[in-house]
Amino acid sequence: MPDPDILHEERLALIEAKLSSEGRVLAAHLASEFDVSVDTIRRDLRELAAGGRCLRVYGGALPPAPRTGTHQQRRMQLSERKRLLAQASVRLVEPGSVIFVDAGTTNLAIVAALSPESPLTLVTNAPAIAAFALDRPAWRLIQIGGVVDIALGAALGAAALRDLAAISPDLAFIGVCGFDPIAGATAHSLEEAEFKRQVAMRAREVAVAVTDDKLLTQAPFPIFAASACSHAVFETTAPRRTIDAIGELGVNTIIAGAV
Amino acid sequence: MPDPDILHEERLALIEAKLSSEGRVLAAHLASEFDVSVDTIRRDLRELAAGGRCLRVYGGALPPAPRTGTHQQRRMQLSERKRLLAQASVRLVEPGSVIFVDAGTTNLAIVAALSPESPLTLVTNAPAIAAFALDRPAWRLIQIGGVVDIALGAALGAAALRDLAAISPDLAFIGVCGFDPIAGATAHSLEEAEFKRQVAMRAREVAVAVTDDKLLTQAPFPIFAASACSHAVFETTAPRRTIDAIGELGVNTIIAGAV
DNA sequence: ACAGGTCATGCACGATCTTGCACGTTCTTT
DNA sequence: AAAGAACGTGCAAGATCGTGCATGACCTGT
Repeated sequence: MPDPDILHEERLALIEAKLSSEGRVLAAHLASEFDVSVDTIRRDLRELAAGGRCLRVYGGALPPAPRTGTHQQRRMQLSERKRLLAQASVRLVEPGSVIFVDAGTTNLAIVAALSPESPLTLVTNAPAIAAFALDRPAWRLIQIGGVVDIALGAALGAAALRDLAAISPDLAFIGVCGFDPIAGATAHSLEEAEFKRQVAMRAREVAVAVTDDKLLTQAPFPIFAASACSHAVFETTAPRRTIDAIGELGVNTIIAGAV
Repeated sequence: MPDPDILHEERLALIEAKLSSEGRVLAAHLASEFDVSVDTIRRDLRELAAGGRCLRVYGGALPPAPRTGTHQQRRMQLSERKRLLAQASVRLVEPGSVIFVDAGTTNLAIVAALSPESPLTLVTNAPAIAAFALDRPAWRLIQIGGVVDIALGAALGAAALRDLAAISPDLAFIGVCGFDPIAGATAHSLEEAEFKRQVAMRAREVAVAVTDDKLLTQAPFPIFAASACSHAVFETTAPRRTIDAIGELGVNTIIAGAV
């Protein structure tokens, strides 16, 4: 006979709350607390477990095991070096500005390093960047569509270029495959290079965050000259002469983690 | 015989107020309080539930479920029930076909349940869906761009509609906020409803996977009539009469997990 | 004033849900 | 290995549910 003082769903919600606050529940204790039989509680726990809302164990239940992201998300575990690059890069972002962020793990680190509460408009052609931003209610998000190059993790091609044509970001963080004072910024595919060139042309300022392995290397397709960058962020281990050479081109050079 | 002391709409308003202030109502208590039969109260609660103004449960009602938590938190609630819905849904997908997948945790479960090796073209306006597909090298991915509604997790508006105009998917999995045999599929915002309606019009077939909490409920904005669906997938606990009523509209009804 | 239609209500009824109990099975402790 | 505790399943009882029907009040048109 149903207990008129508490509804079935209320009891489930209270059990769930207790799991959150106390980290575990015991069936016998719950039966006593709710003044129902332990069989009723076992049904409740079974129902919660079936719904993925608890982990059923002998004698009671534990909170549900946290679900990890996709394999790619796990692969994207951000290294400390990229975090330092990111922290140096986000200082370039003005609150309320419109920023474009490219695909790539360094750029994902940049987005993660941005203040969640500070309002801004984020534009991206990278689904992983956009998916991350879904957890930032204070931001405005604009997704550039098109055919997605799955290896690259970004939408490219005619549709993407057309979407881009309506946007002039204040600042664009562009990922590069190679960055050299003479060869400039370079990419692995023609479409990738073309899209990024257009982003750079439309943005008021352009920033690149360059890991050591991309510095002084040259991929097959030119994006833009090094001097086309407003800012370039380097690791502390980058060659100082290279940084100076790029600085002499009029680029604002920043060393991540430098005091 | 109507009680002249209180009007029908007044009673509904008072019940709603009690839901707000007390967090729950019991049908038997309300019947006693308003001096009407419990059948009258059940009709009232049914009416409130149909309008999305309460959550009907055994013995009474709870306030309508608030849309709380970040997008990632809602994504993490990928329960066993949704997995069953997803497994039933993916059987509708032909290898090599072009499918559209909407935002939402049930739709994410559908994408996760698709065979990673079987080639297909995935079209979506949801960054989380697209980000997941980045782990599927055998697929072709087309991202629909536009301004992203962060709470919803999907790109909407004029740019999204324009991107959509160039695509006619073989099958579209559309998320609904409410699904009712009479009210049809409904959504929480005008732009969301408009976009989904366009998807449905352009797709050769339309499928909805409906969790119990969305069934027999009605959000404010109509998307399409229930009969406009080719397929509707339900949980095993969905009311059989409701499933039959939808089947009579010419919709192919599927019960997830049924043996 | 009267007839017809609409609406809300109460009732009957079959269906469904929740609970406690019994019982055999499984797990843990001694 | 044995005893005790916990478990899931099936069953019965009582409560709750939705649907269809009848009824009376109210409204509208003639």
